[in-house]
Parts: sequence; structure tokens; C-alpha cells
Amino acid sequence: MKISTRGRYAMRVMVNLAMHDKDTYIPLKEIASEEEIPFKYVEAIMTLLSKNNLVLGKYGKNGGYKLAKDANKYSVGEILYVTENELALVDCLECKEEVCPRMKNCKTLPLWKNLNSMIIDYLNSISLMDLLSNNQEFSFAEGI
Amino acid sequence: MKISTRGRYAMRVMVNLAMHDKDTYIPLKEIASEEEIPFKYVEAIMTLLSKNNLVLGKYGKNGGYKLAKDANKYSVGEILYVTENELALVDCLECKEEVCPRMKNCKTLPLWKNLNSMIIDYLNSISLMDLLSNNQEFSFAEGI
DNA sequence: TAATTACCTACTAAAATGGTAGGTAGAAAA
DNA sequence: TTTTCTACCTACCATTTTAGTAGGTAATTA
Repeated sequence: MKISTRGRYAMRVMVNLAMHDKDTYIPLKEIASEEEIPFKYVEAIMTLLSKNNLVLGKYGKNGGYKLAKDANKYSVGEILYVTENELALVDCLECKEEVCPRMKNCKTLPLWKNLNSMIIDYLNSISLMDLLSNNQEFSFAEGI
Repeated sequence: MKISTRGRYAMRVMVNLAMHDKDTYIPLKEIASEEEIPFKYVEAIMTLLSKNNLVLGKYGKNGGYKLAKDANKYSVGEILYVTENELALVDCLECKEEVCPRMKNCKTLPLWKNLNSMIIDYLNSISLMDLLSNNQEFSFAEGI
């Protein structure tokens, strides 16, 4: 039960982009060095974020990445959703998954279900913008 | 970000034990077959639980395992704590860990910190007993 | 046309996960 | 006292996941 470095790096990159001017493309080379993340690795992460329309990429000189929308329009949950496949704590909570035969009588499923909703609700309640402030207490924020 | 099968199995075994008479030792063979968990695997899990004094084992005929205390005295959190090493979402939250150089300025750390506390608080608020009822809504229970 | 950037495909070492196998130690029943 | 039943211990192992690397191709701009 760990957040992967992919997820953590993705968050840091998104925060980094959010701190730059919203309309200029930032080359990945710059972000990678600022965040001290291996260039090639973060490149793979950006491709993922880009495919999911969380960031916009532009080729060529003065190209790079920028946010696809304002920082306060992102929930932290939607960013992690793409890097932590679905944020499902247990396989039997994943949408596509075929039904587990024990499901009906499983005494523990409600626990995972409730915990999972709680986590997702929390993550969806916090915006990328919230992370920028140095205020540690953004918990239970406005709702996106 | 998944609960390991070790953690899930541990919970199921604990629930199973909680449904039996509190003073009789249940042989692992029985639990394994009831819960359809590979015997040898669950054996390793029980050793872990036993070492952490969550269950009591007894050798020989009429031996087996039983809970170390009443089901309502266990929090779900303390059970998962031993199977999911510390329930720390990110390494930088683990107690022993040396300090990350970025920590002071890390914009994302408060997020992980808050999320982690929320999860732990929730898990600590639910007792093993709560899982026995078929009521899906044990959330935010009494506190142990 | 050259430089600069994103984007794409394939590979890989190391760690974690989810087990197996084959014992030994202790207790109780026969 | 011997057999049976149980926990407990040590070691191994295949597969999957994680966290990267390497080496290109495609688009854009100077």
C-alpha cells in the first residue's frame, strides 16, 4: 500500500507546471532538472499525462508542456487516477473486474469499499492549486 | 496503491477467528479451507500475526489459533499495520527513514501526510467486531 | 536545413508479491 | 512411550511490478 514514484513524480511535475506561467510551454528538460527526476523516466510519465489530456505538449523550439486548464480546476484525484490505475485499493473494486464468488458474503469487502470511497472523495476534494500554498491544511477543501 | 493479498487474507482470517468461540483454538487447516486460502501461505501470515501478539497459537491436538483479545478490542488498523508495513503511503512518512533533502520545500508532502493520517485514523476507528455485522455502514465507529 | 522539442517502442535490473517445500518443536491422545 | 496433530521455522522460487534506460521518429521553429 504505497503511492508509486510514478504517481509522486506526476504530482510534482503538475505542481511545477502550475507554478509557471499558465500559457507558456515548459520544456521537459527544465522540469526534470528542477525536480531532479530522471529525464527519460519523467518523459514516460508525461506521455501518460498527455494522453489523458491533463497536459498539453508542443513540439519544437519553445515547445514543451503546459497545463491543459487552470490549476484550481484539477483535482489531485484525477491526476493520481491515471498513474495509480483507478486508485482501486483491491482488485474486486475495479470496475471492469469480473465478480468475485465470495463477494456476497465477504465480511471485509465493505471495509475496502468504504475506505476506498473515503480516499477518492478526499483526493477529489483537493485541487492542484491547494498544493501551491504553503498552508499545510488544505484538507477538506472546496470541491472542484 | 493496493492492499496486498497478505493484508486481505489476514483480515479474513481474523474475521473468521472472531466468528468462532473466543476460547477454543481453531486449527489453521480448518481456517485455510474455509477461507479458501493456500494453507502454506496463510501459515506464513499467521506466524506474522502470532509474533505480533494478535493471535495466540497452541501446539498439538486440539491446538490451533485463537484471538488474543475480544474482537471489539482490535482495530482494523492494528491488524493491517503488521501486514502492510506501517501503512506508510510514501517512504518519507516512515518513522525510521532518513530525511529527504526536498522535504522542507516539498509541495506534495502535506498531501501525503494528510491522506495518510486520514487513512490511519479511519482504520483505527473500526473494530474487528464491526466487520462481523452485515451492516455495511460501520464507518466512523466508536473508537477503540 | 539544423536545432529543438515531444513522442514512440523496446528493453532491463531489481524488488516485491504470492506463493511452495520440507522440515523441527511441542503438546496431547492412544 | 509412541503416534498424531498442530504450530513454527528456514529456505527457495516463479511471476509481476516498479523504476528506470536506450535509441530512435515526428513535428515545429529559427
